Amino acid sequence: MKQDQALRVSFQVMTEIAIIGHLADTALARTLPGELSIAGFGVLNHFERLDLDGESPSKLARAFQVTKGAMTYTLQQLEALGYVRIHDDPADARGKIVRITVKGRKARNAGADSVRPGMLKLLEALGGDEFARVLPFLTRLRAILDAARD
Amino acid sequence: MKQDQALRVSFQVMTEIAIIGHLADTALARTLPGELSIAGFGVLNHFERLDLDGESPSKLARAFQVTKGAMTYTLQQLEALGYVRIHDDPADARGKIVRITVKGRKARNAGADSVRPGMLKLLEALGGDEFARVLPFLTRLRAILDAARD
DNA sequence: GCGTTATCGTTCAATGTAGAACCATTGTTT
DNA sequence: AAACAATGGTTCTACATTGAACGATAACGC
Repeated sequence: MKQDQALRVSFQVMTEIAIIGHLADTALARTLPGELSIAGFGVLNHFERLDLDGESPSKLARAFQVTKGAMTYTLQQLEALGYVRIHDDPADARGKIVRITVKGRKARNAGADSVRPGMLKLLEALGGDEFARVLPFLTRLRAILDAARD
Repeated sequence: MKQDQALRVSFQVMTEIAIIGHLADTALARTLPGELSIAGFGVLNHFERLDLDGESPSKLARAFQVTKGAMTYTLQQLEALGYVRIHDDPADARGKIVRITVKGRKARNAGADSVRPGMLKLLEALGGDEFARVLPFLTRLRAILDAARD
């Protein structure tokens, strides 16, 4: 039957994605310089990629699909390491504003450099075109899951 | 520069995959019937998919890219729920053999059924062809990461 | 055969996350 | 403006996973 086949394929796609995510995570954890966690690297990277000066913890939590509690934990680590500073939001007494520091920028660059060789190996093995070809699908898939998550 | 662009794209692909994996995980955790964990469902599914009668814990750990300790934990849960039974390996006094039970098969079917509606929604939104189109790439990517993980 | 090295499974401490409860503040309704 | 709902951030508990150490057994080299 046609639908059964489609279900199997899509299920397998999700399974592969889960495994790849897992493998990439542990590979990333190994290459990242010691004190920088994956979640922490993600946050620092977020600032750099979007060229942000400040962002609230709750927006960060939403951006990374993580609970507020988890983001509090990550930010506390980052602040203890001196990679971000956390100020009160003058416009909203409930809120905070997270800012990346110079040291944080350096750490994120070191992290990005540590990832580069592995990425190049992947590119060499699979070809850059292949990555470009699947990216739109993945983006759409993420958007749908994101929206479906109530 | 060309290589820079390729690096950005591939990095983004890995990022999307990580996020999708995360979203799929939490969605799966919510739909699965209460006492069945994601890891547990994965193990039960493994038996069904490959039509295995028995498998050693260490092979399961490798198949799921998980430490032996994590697999011990998962299997203890599954055994406590009566979904698998764990015997000594007669051919190797160090080893154990894990077997799925009838109850375990039922649980895995219930789990599969609970996932189905969500999968159908994805299929409807993206089209089955799209999934089929990206699967080979994902399979290769997984194989490479797998091999690279020394 | 014996010593060394590898493998199997378990245990333990540490880590990172989810989920729920909570307090303070803001926004909305009436 | 008073009541109620929603939001921002923290804390706490529970849980799944890693990494390392361990004891038992097996495999290998000589």
